[in-house]
Amino acid sequence: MVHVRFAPSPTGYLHAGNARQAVVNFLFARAQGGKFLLRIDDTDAERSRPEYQVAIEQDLRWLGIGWDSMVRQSDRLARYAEAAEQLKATGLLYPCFESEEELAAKRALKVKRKLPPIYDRAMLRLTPEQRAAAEAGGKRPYWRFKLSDGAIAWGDLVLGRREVRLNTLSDPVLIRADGTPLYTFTSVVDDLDLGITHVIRGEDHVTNTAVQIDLLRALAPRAALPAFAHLPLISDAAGDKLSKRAGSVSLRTLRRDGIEARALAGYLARLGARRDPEPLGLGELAGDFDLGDFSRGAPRFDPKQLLALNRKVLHGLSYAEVADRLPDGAGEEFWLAVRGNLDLLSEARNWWEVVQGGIETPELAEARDLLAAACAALPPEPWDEATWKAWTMAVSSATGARGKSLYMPLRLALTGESHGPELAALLPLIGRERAFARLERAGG
RNA sequence: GUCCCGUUCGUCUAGAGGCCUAGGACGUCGCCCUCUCACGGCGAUAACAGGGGUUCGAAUCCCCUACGGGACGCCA
Repeated sequence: MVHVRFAPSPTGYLHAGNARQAVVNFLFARAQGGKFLLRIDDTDAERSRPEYQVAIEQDLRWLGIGWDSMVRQSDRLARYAEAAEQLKATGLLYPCFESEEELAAKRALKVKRKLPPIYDRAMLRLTPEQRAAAEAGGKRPYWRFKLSDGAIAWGDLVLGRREVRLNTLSDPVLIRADGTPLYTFTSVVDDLDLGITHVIRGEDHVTNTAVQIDLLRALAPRAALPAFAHLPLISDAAGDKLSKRAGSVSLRTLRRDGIEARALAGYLARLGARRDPEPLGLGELAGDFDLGDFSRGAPRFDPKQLLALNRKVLHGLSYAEVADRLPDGAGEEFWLAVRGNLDLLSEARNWWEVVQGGIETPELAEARDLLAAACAALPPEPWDEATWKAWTMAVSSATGARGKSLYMPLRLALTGESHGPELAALLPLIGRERAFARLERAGG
């Protein structure tokens, strides 16, 4: 069975780029009838924060994503230590003693000489005496994995066939000097233990994939390799890397700005893919989800297109779906009257103000006679959708006004706005008392 | 700096040698509907990065250049 995982590190809020990985993994699992695992990559104790983990879980739920199981890497430290011992026993994990400053200097030198800044494996050539000396000096080693010779190739489900020559890479550090394991290592151990069949992640991991395949073979020579799919990273409208401006596209910001979860999920599921965005929920999106639909170029996150989709989602939302997010007292009639005019749900609150609250009534001196006649012609309640037509006909025959010169002053006086939902629907919600007062005030 | 990948309308994309006078979606603009805006309907606008090849024929294949993305961490 298909098992995928989404592995955020709790070092910040989820942003559109992360969320896209989550959405894609989730849809793939759903489409394949598989399982979706949430893995919290919190091995970097310096930067990981419990509150971010909570926030990530909230944001995923908001998006409509649930997980079949969840693991936290900080709970699996013993298992990583065990796997590290296994590698040490085979000699593939070797201790290193350079300081971070030394390593940085070595890298800088290589770059200066126009060489790729690759680790020189100096510590692999350490004699036992030298090693003993280093340890005696109080230095605690960090540990590197000795990469194989040759190249690693795989058929990437998005990028196509990829090949990475291992001699172009540094032997990866798997264990820090403080003994804690690093991502490259924990990820492989977890994928192995948890039976991950498809690793779907960002393009920034392609070289990691070569390393991790090599590592995986060292750890479990007989285990089946997972399939890999790397999605190009999204950039923002200016072409900058999304994570650099995470604040502007964090899910929390988008949600606060009134973007519907369904719109965001739908947009992210189709961004950079051959299918057009549609106002569908994740369940429907999963129906024809295909990793092969994604292009190999990096797409841009376009807020304008997200907003257009948000509008479509809103237009199709039933009252039941939004009732708990509408202002107190706003009923189904109100929702049906205004939803077609909304870009963002937050705007509904403004219309509720217009309908039920106080508005600034403009002065319309030149329409004084019309407004006076309108006041006089206001029928007694109860009002319904037909009231508007009957009333405006009466005003028209009393004053001779027609078309725009009739309707626009009424719209302005009643709502304070020149644009908005149909007045036939709004008028009964405004009610006779408020309508009368507004018309009277606008007429001076 | 080195290595890998990419480049089609403003944006997301279709396109795997003749089906392309380059298709769709969103945006924009116009018309219709209409009290306004929106919705809806109809229509328009707009692109093969540049230069060389290969070929009867190239958006599609090859090379170079430019631009963009990614990688090169005791981050993930």
